Amino acid sequence: VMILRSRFLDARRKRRNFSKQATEILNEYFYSHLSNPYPSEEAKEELAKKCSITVSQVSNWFGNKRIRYKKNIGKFQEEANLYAAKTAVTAAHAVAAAVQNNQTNSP
Amino acid sequence: EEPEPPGHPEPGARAGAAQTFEWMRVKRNPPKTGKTSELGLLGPPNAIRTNFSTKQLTELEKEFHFNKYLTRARRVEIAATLELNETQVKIWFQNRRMKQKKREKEGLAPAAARRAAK
DNA sequence: GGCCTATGATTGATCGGCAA
DNA sequence: ATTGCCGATCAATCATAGGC
Repeated sequence: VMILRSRFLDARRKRRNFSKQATEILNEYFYSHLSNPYPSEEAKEELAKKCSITVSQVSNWFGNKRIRYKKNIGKFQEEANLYAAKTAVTAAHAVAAAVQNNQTNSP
Repeated sequence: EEPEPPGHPEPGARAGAAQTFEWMRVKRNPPKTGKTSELGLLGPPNAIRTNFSTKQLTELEKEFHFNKYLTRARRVEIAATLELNETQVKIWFQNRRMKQKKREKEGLAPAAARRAAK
């Protein structure tokens, strides 16, 4: 049994969870793109840099997230609302800033 | 950077509740690798993920080091030896090449990461 | 320590696109 | 028209981390 499992040192064994902060960034992206949570290669690189993880890890994260999310949407409802509200506030600020900027320099 | 036309507000969707987008409905067709060799031709075609034995993986790995790409002849030979169909051998090599590429990439990333380390 | 859920990684196989 | 490869993804599973 052990022999079968000792598949030449599966990297899986020394797994470490991502930082709380990294998970925050990934979730923010995921829920703010819930209609199409498929980051481009460039977006993955950017996320990887912000999260201090590799692009492959970003891909793994999204792959797992998508599958697990659709497997049980209900279980993620709370989390979804949490991030939806968070991004909504961010968007509101952005709009407010835009309006402000618009009034300042009106052609 | 924000295509949202095909919005599908499910009939039962409520305010605050997330919609069910297309990607959530995607279903993959079951594997057809099972082959109908074992059973004459009745019963559900094996639609299960194959678990390669250590022996098979060892042989495939050995062959991969010899050649990253297979010729038709070699593929037939290996498939017969390992009791796998040609498609499985073909796919294994395809996945193995991708894995190799991924490792090379990850192997060089750290070097550049240190330089660009913030 | 045992047990259960959460989560990152691995991998056989599929999907769409492209080339020979 | 058929077939292989690539790149991305899926889906099931593995093995550990974390919580009780």
